[in-house]
Amino acid sequence: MSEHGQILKRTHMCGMVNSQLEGTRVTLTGWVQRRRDLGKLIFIYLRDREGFIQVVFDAEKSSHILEKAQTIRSEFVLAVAGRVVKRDQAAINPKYPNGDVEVIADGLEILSTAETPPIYIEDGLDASEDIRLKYRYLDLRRPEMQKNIILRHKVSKWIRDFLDKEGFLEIETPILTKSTPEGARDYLVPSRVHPGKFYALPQSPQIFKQLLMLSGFDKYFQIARCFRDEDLRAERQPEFTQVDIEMSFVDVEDLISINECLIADVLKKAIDVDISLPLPRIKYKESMERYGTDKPDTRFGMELKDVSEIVKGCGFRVFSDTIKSGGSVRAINAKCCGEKFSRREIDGLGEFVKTYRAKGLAWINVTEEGIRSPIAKFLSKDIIDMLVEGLNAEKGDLLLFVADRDEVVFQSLGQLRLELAKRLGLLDDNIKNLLWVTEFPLLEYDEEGQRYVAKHHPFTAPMDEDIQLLDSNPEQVRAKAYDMVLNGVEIGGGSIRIHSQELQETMFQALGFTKDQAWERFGFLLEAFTYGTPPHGGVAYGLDRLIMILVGSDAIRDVIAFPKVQNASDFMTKAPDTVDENQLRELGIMIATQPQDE
RNA sequence: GGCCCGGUAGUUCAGUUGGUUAGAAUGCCAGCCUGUCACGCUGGAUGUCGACGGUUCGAGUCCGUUCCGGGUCGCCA
Repeated sequence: MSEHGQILKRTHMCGMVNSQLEGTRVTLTGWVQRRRDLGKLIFIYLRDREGFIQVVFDAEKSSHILEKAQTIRSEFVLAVAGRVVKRDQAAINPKYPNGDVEVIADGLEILSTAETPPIYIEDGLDASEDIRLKYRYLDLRRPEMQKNIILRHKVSKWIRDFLDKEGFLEIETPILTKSTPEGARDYLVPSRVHPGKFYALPQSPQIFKQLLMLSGFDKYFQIARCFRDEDLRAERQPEFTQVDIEMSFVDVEDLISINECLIADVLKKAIDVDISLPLPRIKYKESMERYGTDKPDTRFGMELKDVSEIVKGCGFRVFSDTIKSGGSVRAINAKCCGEKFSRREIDGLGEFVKTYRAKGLAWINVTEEGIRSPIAKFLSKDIIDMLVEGLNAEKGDLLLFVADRDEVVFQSLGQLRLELAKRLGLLDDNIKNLLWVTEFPLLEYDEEGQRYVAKHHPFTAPMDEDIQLLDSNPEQVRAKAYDMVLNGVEIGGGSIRIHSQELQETMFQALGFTKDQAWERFGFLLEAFTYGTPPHGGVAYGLDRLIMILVGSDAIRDVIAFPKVQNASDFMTKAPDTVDENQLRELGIMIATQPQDE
């Protein structure tokens, strides 16, 4: 710990030292990955964000610093001066790209000592999540985390480069904004100047980017932080980053074409995958029927089949009654699972679908000896034959059925399909299936609120031919909305927006707002529409999710430097936390309930 | 708000039917060692078994409550 500042100045990054620098004098700085002390010979792997290099302290060539070198421990921060030499053939370490060279040290500064770290600073770590998050700054030293964060930087830059070249402008929008009751819960920020009033953190810059179109900024983008006060998931954080794009004078085709170029460009640069354009498209309705989801993973088959027609008159009441009451019976053919899965495992699949509100899972095992199934006794031979034929079942296959409301059937079978693929090892990470899902429904019915809500958001334009249905059959109206899906993960979504005041008012009406309510909440937008609004539309990508897939992770935490834990708090800083009473008084806020942890 | 999994040495874990002084690996500390690279050899130290309460002669183990982390359903326009 030098009191007079660092004397040795860095000339090279550790990971950049290679055989081309042979004979060069270098000064390196970094953290000690590992020390191997052979007495009069000490080896150290020095690490920085570019990689590793072996440094050698030798009793002959480094005698004046050998004693100091003996005090070095893991994670000490060093500055080392020395000469790059080629290693003897026998001493080459093939595990490192620069394992054929090393640095013979003749100068050493210990810039910082270090306690023994609570986690190993190395890849393939299986430390518990909580210790990693508590010592996030150490976890981030690990090369694979550094790689993720560095790739994130690069992807952001490539996106900026691409959009800049296409004439887009990056414009910032407010973080302190107005709460909008539609959609997710807002994070609220109290106002000192206006006691009792609150800002909201944006769930997305949606309205502002539409206003920017009105202002004539035509092609806009922003890499924008967004906030939603909802419960977390592996792929969901309360604050996340959105690549937000909006364009004027465009239709769906224009948007789709520029956006698929953008993402193909990123995939090529990031992971060297060639995406052939144009991307495949699938209509929402077809996606639901074939995959049970609006974000289909098309890397494998096992598609859903509607067998309602076959079983509607059958003796199995669960099937026939469900169809009578408006539901459906659908099935997937789990190839070879009949012979692979034990009875216990099949029962486990039944428990699995119950988490998605299905009441149960009926199954038919097509074996060498014939049909084995708990429901066989309710079904005639004809019906079983039709099911076997309709589902292209062969010996060894397992047919799995769910009967329920469509919504439940789709979700449970769609998730079951993914679960089976996981268990069967059908999810090949080397394949990148990118596609568009189009023609989303504009509205969906919210049972709890007893009204229609926007499936995308309330500014999404309906398809022209469906506008007339908005009053009579709102549920059938399709939207000019489209999602981009990568290997079953929704990485982005967009739409053409409504740009006329009349249509926007009609939309608010369909959502159950009175005219007054609509004007009260969105008056500034409705008024803006009267001053000359270009037709416009745009997209937003979940940057975190995109990076997550690019680095092959299944947790968004791995690509965010300082993520929140499951209860939305920061494990390291302990945010959110109580605040000083004076602060509350100034804000005119009284806490009704005592914090539980104080 | 519901459900599932986990919490034992710095770390990753084992711990049988409830039974004496809670173990292993690794890390750490000390000594020896000039070509190691998961260095090796010898020796050593290290525990609020998440917390609280209960059952019991006796609890890491059983029961209850609770805290923390992860996953998930609901939720997430």
